[in-house]
Amino acid sequence: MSTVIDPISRPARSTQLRPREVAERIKQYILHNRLKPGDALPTEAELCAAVGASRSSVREAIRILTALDIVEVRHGYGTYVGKLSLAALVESLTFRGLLSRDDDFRVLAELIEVRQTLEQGLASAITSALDQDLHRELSRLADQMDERARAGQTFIEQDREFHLLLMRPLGNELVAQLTAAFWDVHAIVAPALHTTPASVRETVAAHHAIVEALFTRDLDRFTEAIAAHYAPVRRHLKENRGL
Amino acid sequence: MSTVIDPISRPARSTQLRPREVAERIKQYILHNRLKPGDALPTEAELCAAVGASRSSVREAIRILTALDIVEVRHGYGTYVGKLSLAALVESLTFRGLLSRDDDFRVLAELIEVRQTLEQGLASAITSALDQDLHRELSRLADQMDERARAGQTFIEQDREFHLLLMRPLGNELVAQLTAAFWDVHAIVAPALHTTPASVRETVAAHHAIVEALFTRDLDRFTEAIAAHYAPVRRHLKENRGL
DNA sequence: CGGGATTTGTCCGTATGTATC
DNA sequence: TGATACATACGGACAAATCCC
Repeated sequence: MSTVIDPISRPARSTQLRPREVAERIKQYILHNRLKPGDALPTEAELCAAVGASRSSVREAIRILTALDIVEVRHGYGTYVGKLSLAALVESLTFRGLLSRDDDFRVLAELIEVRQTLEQGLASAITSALDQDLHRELSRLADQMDERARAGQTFIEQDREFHLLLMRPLGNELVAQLTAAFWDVHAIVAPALHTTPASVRETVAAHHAIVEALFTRDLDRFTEAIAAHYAPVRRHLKENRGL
Repeated sequence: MSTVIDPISRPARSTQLRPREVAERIKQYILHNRLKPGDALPTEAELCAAVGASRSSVREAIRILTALDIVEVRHGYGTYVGKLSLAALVESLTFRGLLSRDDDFRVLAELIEVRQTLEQGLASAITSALDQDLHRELSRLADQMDERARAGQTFIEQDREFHLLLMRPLGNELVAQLTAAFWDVHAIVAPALHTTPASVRETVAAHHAIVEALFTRDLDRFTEAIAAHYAPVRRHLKENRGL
């Protein structure tokens, strides 16, 4: 390894606590050495020596960084640079959503507005970058949802895939990951919020409408279809407002 | 405390590691007892006894939860429920941005698209909910930026406040926090990306244009002004594309 | 297939710093 | 100021997992 973490540069006191200090050093180490996800990091013992801290502190620092998916630990093997996903966002938002769930689903209502805004706001970019294969795939997913709904089954996997594919043509990794993160939070906080037969039919129809609007490249209809897609959940939220 | 964390319910081994297990227990404890930010949690010793784990494991679990701002620790006093902010999103996104900075600022470019989409997509909701006080405040901030720019000073505080106030009338806490988080990431990853005199003038003018569009409630002009606001950074990113 | 080496996981005991009363 | 309760940090010991020969 080229760059070394200089041991105990600071003289004595610091406002920062020890593990956070170490975590910062490790992040700097990754940046300075231009490591990428999957690359190996020094062992715990090496980190202790390099940074001049005990193993406990180093381990707590590693825990912080694993929570952020900045590092990844394989038991008995080594520590590596993490996937840099938005797992932390999912966990923290999910927790907030679960905490507010007993009250009024406030977080969920706000989440829906964000999801809808993103999908509607990116409509023109999506339609202009959409290719035929992708459109066929979306159509196929909508059909699958239809079939499963008629058979009384859920279709969460298809729904997740649908909304992810919708964003794919943008080539924007951040948008894709935010979409996935928000979807996951939604699914955990409201696992079965819109399961009345009428709502399910409405949701399925909305997915079909989205596909249709994409095919004709009709932005207004697309926007309407997205709004219709979230309408059932919005209605349910309003009804449970004064619980 | 009403609900107790049952000690070692699982019989033997688990695929889950100890600290993550403990972290999950602590989250469940908060949820079951309906604690809110600022409420006190059991001491480390009590948690150890309750969950049947050593201090090390409990401490590492607490570290994970502090990284997510789910718990907060006051040295020498106690541990409490955290503010449930999006600090984790800021830290993880910032790190991704810094890692990709040397290459092509990919993350920053994607971030700009998200910020612009949110602000433009929420335009109609913003204008319809905007009151006169807020409009005055936005106007004042734009003027301040103008003055500071003419004096050769930076205006990052004013810029941050401006974009936060823009979202305030929505009353959507999640949107507000996402806006703040994305702004912070942007500021850290691109601390001085658009500092040429011409770009600064352009940015200031865009803020004025946003205020103007809000005053006349002209959605098209608002959308244009937002696009103009991010234009300098986009241009700079394109120029540095093939570094 | 087995065994040894390496690395992370967990625990304990102790000393220290810090905030509250 | 002192006493108390608490989190912080360290070092050592042993267990568990993984890899390689």
